[in-house]
Amino acid sequence: MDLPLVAAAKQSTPRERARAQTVADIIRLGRQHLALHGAAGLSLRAVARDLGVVSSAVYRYVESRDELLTLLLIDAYGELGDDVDAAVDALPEGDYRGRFLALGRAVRQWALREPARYALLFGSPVPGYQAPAERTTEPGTRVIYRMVGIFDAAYRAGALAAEVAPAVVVPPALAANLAAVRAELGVAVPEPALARGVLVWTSVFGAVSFEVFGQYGADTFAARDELFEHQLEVLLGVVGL
Amino acid sequence: MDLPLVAAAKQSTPRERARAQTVADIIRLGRQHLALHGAAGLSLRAVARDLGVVSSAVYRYVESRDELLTLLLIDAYGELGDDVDAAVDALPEGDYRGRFLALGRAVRQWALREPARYALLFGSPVPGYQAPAERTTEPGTRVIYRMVGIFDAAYRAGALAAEVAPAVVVPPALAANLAAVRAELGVAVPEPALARGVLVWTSVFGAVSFEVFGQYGADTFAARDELFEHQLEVLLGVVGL
DNA sequence: GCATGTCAAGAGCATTGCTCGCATTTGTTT
DNA sequence: AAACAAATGCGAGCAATGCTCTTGACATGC
Repeated sequence: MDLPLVAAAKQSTPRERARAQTVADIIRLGRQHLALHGAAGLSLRAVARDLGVVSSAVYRYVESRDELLTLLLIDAYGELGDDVDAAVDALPEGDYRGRFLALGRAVRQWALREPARYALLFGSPVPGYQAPAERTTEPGTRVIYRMVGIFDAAYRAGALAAEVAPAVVVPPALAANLAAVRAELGVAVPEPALARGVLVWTSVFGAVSFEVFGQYGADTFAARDELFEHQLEVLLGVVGL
Repeated sequence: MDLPLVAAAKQSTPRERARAQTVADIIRLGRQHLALHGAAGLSLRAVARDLGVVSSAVYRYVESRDELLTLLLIDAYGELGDDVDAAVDALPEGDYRGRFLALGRAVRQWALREPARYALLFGSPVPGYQAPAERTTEPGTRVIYRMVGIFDAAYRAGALAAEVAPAVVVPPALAANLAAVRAELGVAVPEPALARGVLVWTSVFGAVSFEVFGQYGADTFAARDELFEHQLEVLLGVVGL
């Protein structure tokens, strides 16, 4: 039990370094198998084969198949978060629209490049697997936090429309939830805009999921880039940016 | 090969009736297992056990595990389509907003009631499984066709706003795709509104997927009914209804 | 140099999808 | 009613899977 795993980089004895390297190799191979066969087809035995080791040996490094899934989950959230951060940071802080577009494009690009990993993060839950919240919540909230940050900065700068027509009332129970979010994240955006932000959030991922999961059909939408760009533009209007 | 399957209801000899009944039982049991263990955990052997029959016997009725998945896919699309149709038809033809809301609610209700089947339809593709388009396209397009029908009826009645602020240009390549859709479905809705309709479509399912797949986190949004209602209201504004 | 702890190996258990040969049931036809 | 042929069920078997446990080899650090 209590495997050091990837966290063992400090004060590295040769053993720990070798171990960390092996775990990293396992994650890398797991990523490949994930891409080829999906989360359900992820096989520790196959990873062991590729690692050139007998199947039982990998259990020295990874507690179980679920543990490997968790590692891959964190790994994928991290890479997506890094991509999004890089794309957003490439634009000036005051370019709120540009930053939102960059965020959306970065999510889509990563999803199209890594469909299996995207499916692991945002697709159907893997049956029988429950991600350990204490390890996945932080990396899993990076993108939405980043998006809310853009909206918040725009609001504070007066760049976010106060009212978007048609006005839609926010029911009290929802307003209470949103107030809690506001307090937790320390953002200034008022509830109505925050509520619209939630819709924008779900819509961006809805659009990406439809494309990645093949819901559009084979040849209905050939102009997928343009479709997504258009969707982002409309969503900008929805939130009042 | 060439199993008659469920199609054998006409001119029923006793054999064919018994066979159809057995296939129906297999689908019913498959549905239960799907709900309990997910698509990846769907096991023909387990179905055989529940059917009180040896594992190899089910192959007399269902070609393979993938074939059973296809049957369950069609079954689920059918039920969702029926639910949506019933909900929409319960409102007068001219109540376009009400019909759209009813459609959205029906999708969400069905998804929450049948999360595993919803995941099969709209979640990550099952790895190694490709749905046979010639059997699943028709049932799989019922909901979106119904939604487009509502928009089209509203447009023809002059109830759909011609322009929704802020105006977003539809790039030519996308416009061409949309024109093809218009022609194929025989709808009158102009391209800009149709494009917004696509976003609304993806957004509805994006919102439902987030909720069903647990992307919202455990306790951030307690007022989920209100959240979804709000999202539908905003989406009505997006499409100009 | 030796005790300690780490590691890989291999056998084993229960599970899966699927195939095949053989027996039995069942509906129809003579 | 008897005979036939098709449909059906059975059970063994193959190649996988995840995971456990025991055994023996090895390296580390005192």
